Amino acid sequence: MKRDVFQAIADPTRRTILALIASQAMTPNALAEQFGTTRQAVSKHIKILAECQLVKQEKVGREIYCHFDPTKMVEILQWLDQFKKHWENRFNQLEHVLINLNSNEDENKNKSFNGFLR
Amino acid sequence: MKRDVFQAIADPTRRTILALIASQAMTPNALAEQFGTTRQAVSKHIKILAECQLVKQEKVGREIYCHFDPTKMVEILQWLDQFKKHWENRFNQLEHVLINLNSNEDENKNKSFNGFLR
DNA sequence: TTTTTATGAAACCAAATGGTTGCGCATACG
DNA sequence: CGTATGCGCAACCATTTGGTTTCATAAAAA
Repeated sequence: MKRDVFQAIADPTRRTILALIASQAMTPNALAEQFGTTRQAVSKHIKILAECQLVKQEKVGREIYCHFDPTKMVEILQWLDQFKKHWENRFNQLEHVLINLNSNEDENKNKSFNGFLR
Repeated sequence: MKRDVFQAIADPTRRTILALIASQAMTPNALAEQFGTTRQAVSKHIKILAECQLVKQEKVGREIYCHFDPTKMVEILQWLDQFKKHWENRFNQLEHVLINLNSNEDENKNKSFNGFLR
């Protein structure tokens, strides 16, 4: 029953849920409509995400709004930090990958991405 | 059998394996000695990590050295990037607190934290 | 050559996982 | 009030997962 944030984001559905509520808080029913599954299935994912503190639940009347909680995401960044030296060592080789990843996106995003790796 | 990098890092043993080989290439036997499990169990983890291209295998004689391959880790950074605005929002709040409460404390710690989130 | 040593692969097993179904409990609405 | 809606929970089920055991192969060592 002990789950961590890495297990929480391992499931593609849960990653999509996080992406959806990161832009706007949503109810379980609204989330279920986004997927081809039932509300109960989504409810179980939300329970896991809430256990891992990636989701806050706010009750409004009989609806429960799921908000994204970014706090625990920092653990992933901290874990990735130990591999930073590899990115630095291979930065010249990786640079083209980063350019490809960000070529269609705005300059701010590209800038932040560089900031990540350096 | 389609696994992605998020499933690959979901297992704590695999994360430890990655951390170990990130500092130095190791053989499966050497890795197995680090854990309280058998070589075959580690071998299956390495197979998964190799499938997800997080590990390169280099055969030297009868030994197989496992090298860390940072390329696919970028996918995680790319995915995390969509939540960046939440960290910035949170950091602005955090920064406010730090400035008010910890203005006389270690500057380096604050600085490294800045580097992380920006 | 014969015998270790290092390893991957296949078969098997218990536990965990993701999903469905049915239920019960609040809250809104008529 | 009674009914409909939104939700969580528990039971159940099929599949996946992590681990062990066994076997086969290749390379070093005797």
